[in-house]
Amino acid sequence: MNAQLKRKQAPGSLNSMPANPRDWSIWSIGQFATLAGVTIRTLRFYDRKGLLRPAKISEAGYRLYSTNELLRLQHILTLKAIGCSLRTIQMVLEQTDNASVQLPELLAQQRCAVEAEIKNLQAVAQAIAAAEEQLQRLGEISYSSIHTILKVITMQPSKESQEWTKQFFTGEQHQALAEAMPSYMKNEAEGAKVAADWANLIAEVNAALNTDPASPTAQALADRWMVLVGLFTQGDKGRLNSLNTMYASTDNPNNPAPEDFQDFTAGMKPAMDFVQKALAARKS
Amino acid sequence: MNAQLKRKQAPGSLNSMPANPRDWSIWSIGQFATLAGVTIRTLRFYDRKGLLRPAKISEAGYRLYSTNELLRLQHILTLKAIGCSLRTIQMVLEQTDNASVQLPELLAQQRCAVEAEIKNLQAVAQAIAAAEEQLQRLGEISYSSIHTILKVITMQPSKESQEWTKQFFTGEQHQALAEAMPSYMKNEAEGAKVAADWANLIAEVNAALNTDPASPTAQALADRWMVLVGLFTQGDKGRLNSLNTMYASTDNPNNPAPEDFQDFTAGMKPAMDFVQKALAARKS
DNA sequence: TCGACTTTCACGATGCGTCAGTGTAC
DNA sequence: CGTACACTGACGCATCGTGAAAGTCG
Repeated sequence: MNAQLKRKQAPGSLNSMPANPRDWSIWSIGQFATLAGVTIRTLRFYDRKGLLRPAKISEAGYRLYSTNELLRLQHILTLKAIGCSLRTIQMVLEQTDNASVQLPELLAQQRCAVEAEIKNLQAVAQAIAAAEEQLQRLGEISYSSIHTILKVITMQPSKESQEWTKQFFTGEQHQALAEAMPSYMKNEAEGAKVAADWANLIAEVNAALNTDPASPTAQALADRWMVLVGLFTQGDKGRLNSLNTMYASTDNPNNPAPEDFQDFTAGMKPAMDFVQKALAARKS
Repeated sequence: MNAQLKRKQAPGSLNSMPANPRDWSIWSIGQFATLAGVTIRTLRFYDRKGLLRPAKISEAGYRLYSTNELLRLQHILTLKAIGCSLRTIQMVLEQTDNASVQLPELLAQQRCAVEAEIKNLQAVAQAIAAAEEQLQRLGEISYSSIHTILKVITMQPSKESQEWTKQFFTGEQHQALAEAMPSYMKNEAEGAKVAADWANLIAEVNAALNTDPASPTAQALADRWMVLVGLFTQGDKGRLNSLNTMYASTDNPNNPAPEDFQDFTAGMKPAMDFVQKALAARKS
């Protein structure tokens, strides 16, 4: 936080710095560090890396810095603040106008990186919130629930997956689903809750895999399953059929789902199969 | 990305894995790695850390994993995905019910950390966007502009600073400013643009510090300065006075501004002084 | 002479990637 | 016998923090 305090100097000593440090044009490493708000260690590190060399070295080997270095350090800290690595900063500052890495491109690139990271973290935050919500409602939560929530929320289907899923739905269904989506997952909180419900149900079904699919317990689980499916299908039998066909096809050797989609459904496949069995037992 | 590909095996070999890996209850490190989607190196690393020990070690020293380890690895990966460090994960998983680190607290804690990080990154993204916007309008941008933008946008005043600034404004002014704020910085983009304008102007004034404050150039800069100040004061003379008094007091030894506020204004102090001189020259 | 300041050297932490050299299984 | 797989050990990355031991400044 504060280089001054960290170096536990006597109060008031302040590296023997005059009232206005700008009166001096040459600073020792300690003065320069407090002036610029970094640690001595950082300056020595930057020196060895060749990122910020002192203006001069005294006879005794002391590093001496001047205003040029202060300016360069500001640039370094600025680039560091927007997330550039020291290596990148060095390249940018090294070639004054050699033009291999230009500032505009660097800015665009960093903004992309930062924005991607934000999206990522937002998904994680949402998943944690969903897990907490689940925890509050049920009083407990399992790792596998959190795992499923994370998978559901952070799942970003590849283009192949999107294409693959498309083939099971008619154009109209696709349209209708796209329009219904906002009400199905009204907002972040709603979507998180649904994800949590799914995760919890899958965990419960997994725990019941060895029971009789015709038993009341299994039937109750199947009921809850269909309620959640109903949120998505909105009672439309056609959509339900498409959905079933799609999930049944994931491991069809003739038309397998893309790897990311298979990975996505892998953990819930046993549960889905069990629910199918439960529903089949109901019919007969 | 893909442990399989990275380990450049012959296609189809897949670590000699059977069609359905769950048919086997014991796996070599390579099979286990592809099964769980991590690298061999990661598994060895977790082993040495004591985070995930193999179920058995073969006579030849081979690590052999089984379903228990697969489950534990899932837990590890889940916690890692929400940002826990390996050390934390180890502590959480170690004490089965020793209850020193509980899941609910961990979730809350991680959500806080993630949300704080998001805020941070959003400020950075906003600052970069402002810099890019500036770049587009002016065709160039200086490091010091970016630096100022970053300072303006990421500035989070301490409580001391908030208290300190309060004393210069009447209760009514404070109220009015708080209400006017939404229109002054309507949205992120607007705020970023204003920040960029300030940053650019400060950079320009800094470049003109050695010119005559009465010169037309300096007067033009002062005009632009007052326009930006006007965005904040909304033409209210009382607010302008309060603002001037406040900035004049930052380095008043009897009532100095808090350190973070001084740090915030340090870079723009010379520019402010110059503008004051320009305005004074105008009056006489 | 004393203490604040400086130097270099070197280990630690994070989460693995990436050799290098060698042994094992099929 | 070949080769895919496994092992251990060690260095590298990024960014310093935190001493230790010793020299310098005023």
